[in-house]
Amino acid sequence: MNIGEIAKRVGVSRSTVSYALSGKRPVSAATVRRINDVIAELGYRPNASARALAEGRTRTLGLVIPPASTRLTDVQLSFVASVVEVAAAYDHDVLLSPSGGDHDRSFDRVVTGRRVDGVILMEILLRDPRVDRLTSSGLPFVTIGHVADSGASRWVDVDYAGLISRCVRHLADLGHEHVVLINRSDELVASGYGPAMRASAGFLETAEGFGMTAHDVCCADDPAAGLACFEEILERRPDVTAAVTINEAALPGVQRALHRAGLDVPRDFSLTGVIADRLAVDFHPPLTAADVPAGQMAQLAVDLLLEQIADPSAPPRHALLAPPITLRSSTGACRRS
Amino acid sequence: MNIGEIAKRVGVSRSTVSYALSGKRPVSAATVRRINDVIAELGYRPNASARALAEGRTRTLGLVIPPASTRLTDVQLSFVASVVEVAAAYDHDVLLSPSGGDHDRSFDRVVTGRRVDGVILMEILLRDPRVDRLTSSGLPFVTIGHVADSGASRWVDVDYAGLISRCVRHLADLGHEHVVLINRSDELVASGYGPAMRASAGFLETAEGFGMTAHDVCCADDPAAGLACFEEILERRPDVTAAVTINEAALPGVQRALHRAGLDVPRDFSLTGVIADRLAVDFHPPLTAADVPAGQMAQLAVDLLLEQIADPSAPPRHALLAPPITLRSSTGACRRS
DNA sequence: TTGTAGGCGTTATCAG
DNA sequence: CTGATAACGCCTACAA
Repeated sequence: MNIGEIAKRVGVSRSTVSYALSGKRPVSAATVRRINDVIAELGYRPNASARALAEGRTRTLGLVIPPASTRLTDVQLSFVASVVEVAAAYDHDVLLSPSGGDHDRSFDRVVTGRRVDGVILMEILLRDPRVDRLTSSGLPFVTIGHVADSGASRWVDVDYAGLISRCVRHLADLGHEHVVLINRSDELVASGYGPAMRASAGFLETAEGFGMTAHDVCCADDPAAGLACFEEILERRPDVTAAVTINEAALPGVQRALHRAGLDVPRDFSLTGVIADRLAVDFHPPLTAADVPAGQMAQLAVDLLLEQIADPSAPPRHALLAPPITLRSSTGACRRS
Repeated sequence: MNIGEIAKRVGVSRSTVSYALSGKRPVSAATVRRINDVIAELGYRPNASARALAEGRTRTLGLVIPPASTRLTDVQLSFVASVVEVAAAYDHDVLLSPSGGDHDRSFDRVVTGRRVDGVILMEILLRDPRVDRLTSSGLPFVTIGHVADSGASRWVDVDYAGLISRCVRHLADLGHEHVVLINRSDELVASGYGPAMRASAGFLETAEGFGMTAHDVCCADDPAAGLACFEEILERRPDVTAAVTINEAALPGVQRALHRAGLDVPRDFSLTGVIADRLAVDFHPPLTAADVPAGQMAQLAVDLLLEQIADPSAPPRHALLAPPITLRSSTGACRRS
């Protein structure tokens, strides 16, 4: 079933059918109706590949996700779902590419096969080879997260440094003097993962500014690691009275460690950080924390990308989001001297 | 940069370049090398749309996911990640379509636009209009989950009825007489969601067979609902000494309710069901439960789909998985008469 | 308001 | 072993 078949049945030329469909030139109302009737009757739908070939665009966006072997976190998955949803609202489809490292068949296909009009990249490292490849490929792209040298690129990110800094200040105001940052995993830090690096920098800098004792510890993305990590902190740094974290997956373990140690939050220990609202409100007690607004970030990312696709010469834009730190019940005055 | 450009530079015809790339007919070693050199030099990659148009296939699979508004559960997201990964291993890409209900632009595009060679559908209802549409479209597809009348279709599913039945039997053996099933949400049950319906049927039937008192309660997919739901059970059905569940998202709330009520597991209360290993081992204490092997299911689904794409006339196959119920520490003898 | 014809980049069928 | 050339299905000047 193709456009020629429709044209033949209606008794017009293929271009008339095409124009009737696209509306790019006037077609008499009568013809349009007959065409629509036949289309409905035969159940015709234009062939996407042919259209893409002729138009030079696919109406498809690429989304590069971490490989499944690296268990996807909750936030990452929210991004995926939201990006797909937002794209759908603009009548665009999303092609997924699970690409971790450097050269990768899937990433290759997406980038060089003209299968997509643009790419969204997530989980950005401070120095990220994928960004370099995309840049030199000329394909429009935006990143969720941003590289260190991000001047000429499009991105949307959460201001981890700033938010963590504000968390530390909050703890300082409450009288805490010994604090710890529960960061993401060793591997992520070693690879230069943006949020981990920036959270760490903001944490250490601000804590130092307030004359606090600050420890920065890595923790794998799962409850068991959270438990182990927190118990080690309690044992080796007994002075610590408050923790800041960006590691959502570790939270259930932290919760258990707190409970095992008989520590009441916030009376004996304060806890805060950058944590998706959904998880923050389910914690016991609810966490004072800044949200990771995945939906909003996805919307912005798609907008920026479509904007660049529509006008590749448009100046690069970006958005550094600083969601409010919502005061809940997990931070309180320091009770120890 | 297209194949003609390469041909011109090398001084051969376009078909020779094409065949050198595909290997579908012999090309002299010397020309192959010259072609490869030029390709490497100019960074040529075939245009996917043109190839799809000429070949009549896209090397792309469609994956229909629930819309983001329905927060995706952990298991669903594992499926997505795994399907993408498996497809990538077969050099196929995955196009996502967030489609909830019936007629839906995105679903439409994927099904009728020849954008994909086949479709994987998840979150199947006992009677599912999407399955009907796909069936009549003639597009190859496989479902993760299966409709009530699934004779002629390809699917892979977990045997919820059988597994839940075995869980109940296990509880009966331990002397429990009053049991409850913590099912998925009201809405899901009302819409005829396969796992919820089959779990319920298997539960009630088996419990009745053992002469047990059985209650089947719905619970939304989040910790808060799990907490509320479980507290209501404790209050209104004080006889109940064991619960079976397929609702993973509610587990943290159940955990808290148990703790609040001062109930020790498994001494005072037993808990089991169909729960992804990852969550089962993190529960306190680790749960006696059957895994949901998302990775394996994804692998099977992709295999079945590619098989059908390769040979549309092949007889329908399916796989009903019954993973073992791993005995951990959450079930024990009933202490109450 | 409509028709004709060329092009998008590949693959594949004929010939040589 | 290699070259022409016709599809694949759609879009869009250019003409009428």
